[in-house]
Amino acid sequence: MNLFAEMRFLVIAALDKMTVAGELPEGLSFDNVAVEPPRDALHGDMATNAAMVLAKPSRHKPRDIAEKLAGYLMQDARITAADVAGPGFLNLRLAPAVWQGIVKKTLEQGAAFGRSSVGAGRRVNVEYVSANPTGPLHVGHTRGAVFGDALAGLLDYAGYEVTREYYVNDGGAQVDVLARSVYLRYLEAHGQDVAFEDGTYPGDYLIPVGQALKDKVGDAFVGKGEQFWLAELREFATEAMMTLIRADLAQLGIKMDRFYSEKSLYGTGLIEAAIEDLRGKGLIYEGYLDPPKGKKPDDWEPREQTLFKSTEHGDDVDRPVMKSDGSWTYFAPDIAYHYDKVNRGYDLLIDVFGADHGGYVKRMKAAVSALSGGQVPLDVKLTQLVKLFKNGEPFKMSKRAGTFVTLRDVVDQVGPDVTRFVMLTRKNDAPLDFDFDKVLEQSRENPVFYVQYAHARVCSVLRKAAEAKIEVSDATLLAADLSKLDHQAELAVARKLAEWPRLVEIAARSNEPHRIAFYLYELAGDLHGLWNKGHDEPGLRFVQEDDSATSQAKIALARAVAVVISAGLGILGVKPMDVMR
RNA sequence: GGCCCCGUAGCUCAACUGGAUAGAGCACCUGCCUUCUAAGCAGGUUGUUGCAGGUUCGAGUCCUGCCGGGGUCGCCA
Repeated sequence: MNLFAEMRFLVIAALDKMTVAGELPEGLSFDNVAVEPPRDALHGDMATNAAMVLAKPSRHKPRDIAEKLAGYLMQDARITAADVAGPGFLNLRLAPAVWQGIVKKTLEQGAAFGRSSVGAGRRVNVEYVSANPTGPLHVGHTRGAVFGDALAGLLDYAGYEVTREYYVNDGGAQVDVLARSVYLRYLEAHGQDVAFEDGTYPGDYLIPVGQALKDKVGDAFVGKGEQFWLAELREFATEAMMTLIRADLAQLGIKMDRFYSEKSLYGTGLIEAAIEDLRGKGLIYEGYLDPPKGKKPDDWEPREQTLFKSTEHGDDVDRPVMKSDGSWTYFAPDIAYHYDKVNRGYDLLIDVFGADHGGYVKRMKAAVSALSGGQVPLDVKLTQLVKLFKNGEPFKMSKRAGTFVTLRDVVDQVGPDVTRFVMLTRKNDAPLDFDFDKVLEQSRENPVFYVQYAHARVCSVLRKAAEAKIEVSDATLLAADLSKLDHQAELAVARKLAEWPRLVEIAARSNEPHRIAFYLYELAGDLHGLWNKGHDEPGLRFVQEDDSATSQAKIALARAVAVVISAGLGILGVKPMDVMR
């Protein structure tokens, strides 16, 4: 349990005593009572809104409640001050021993300090990337990949049982286009001149695939019509593309638990079963859709389709699941896929989409709501555009022209760790500028460097201490006399550490891994700040020559910071550095 | 036109899901940096949170309506 939750229990216990003593009426709900870090550290270490929340239902003045509450709380040895402030906040100050205890706890628990039980072993499925298997991953996919992976890591850290999943769109018409594109490269490998028309993919990445096909089948398909090769090439080409994509993901350090094939849904009855499930709930009907308002396509003509009554579950219009020729729309296998996820017993589903799929969110939520009878929530996270820069010149992405910037381009230049961290320095739904030069800069402005440097700096301290013949093994630090950590600047760092478990819970509840990155940046700043204070105040330096006991206490604090940075980076899939290059 | 996201300091962005006087970095100003832990440090300036209402003890945060930017809109996924 994190320190804030512990203190909340203390506050609730005090409120219970007040109720028994008749100072509060019976039967009040304390649900809205919170204990939080104050916005301004000058106010205290923690603040509770108890008095303000309870003022109205208890018909007492907030300040009166706060005064009485303060009296009870002061009976606890951990609390050294409880002051009423503002409209009725109760500001608490905690004894140094509490913060010293946090340092010890961090060292005891290591990477597990901050692990949470908010997930309570519930099963969550995180679907991300899910790029069409028609080419290598580009920068946009990279952000979704990093975000999804960090989110999965975060939820795992917060106590969920996580499945990482990739939905492979290998069943639709775009696979035909891919197959034809490979065929052209195949002809090219046989020395023919080809032209990429009808939207076929001109990207270079298909050249080796065409060559591989030639190596495999020789000239068997040359001069033959589609009916002879299309089916085989669909298989051959998607397999080649998925091999490419898996390699791209591996380069970023992303391991999926499962690749779920859209094609595998066909012919198994699963799509039919999913639609029948909806039909049984009265949500499937034959009907006509109105044309979109404001934007009237020239070729609009009313036609009867099989529709899903998604409006019953929060969508704006009903959605077609079957084309007029009797085949499924893309939506139908998606419904079936989510039907399968629901049936696999997940307690929570998360889909990570690019922002251009925003229009798809409501219908997907409607489908899951209908299929699960409202029992399984679906949270859809959209990742916004990445704008690339280098030397002030924006990069252009054009998949059609085959000149898009790929994941590989990015990772080759800056490495997986920098790629991942930078992609998480913005909220998922905010656009992100990615500058190839700036992300490698070694300065305070670059959060990646700043956080990595903090970790490396602690490692450097440990090395320096060893040179000074000070024992700094984990066991020794754990046994250090932490009461020597009594300077306000040192306790401030310990306070920051105390926020870590709480922050993990907040980030996990909101499915926002970027909060981890921001926290690490702040924690790194606190460590650098303490280091810099040592410049003017030698007594604050971590290594105190001729006083190994004091050194060990201070180094224990530094080590604790490194432990949390390491754990946080671990969630984000970034390796901490022991030395800066 | 409908729907979704965004709008916070000159710039790039936070803000613990409704808490106190809205915070960081950059830029700018002042001082420091031959030695000590300097891929710099300390301090200072910076706001009608797009606009107008509403709910609340309390709103950047929730609701309504506008303004501006982006995305998206029936047999492509």
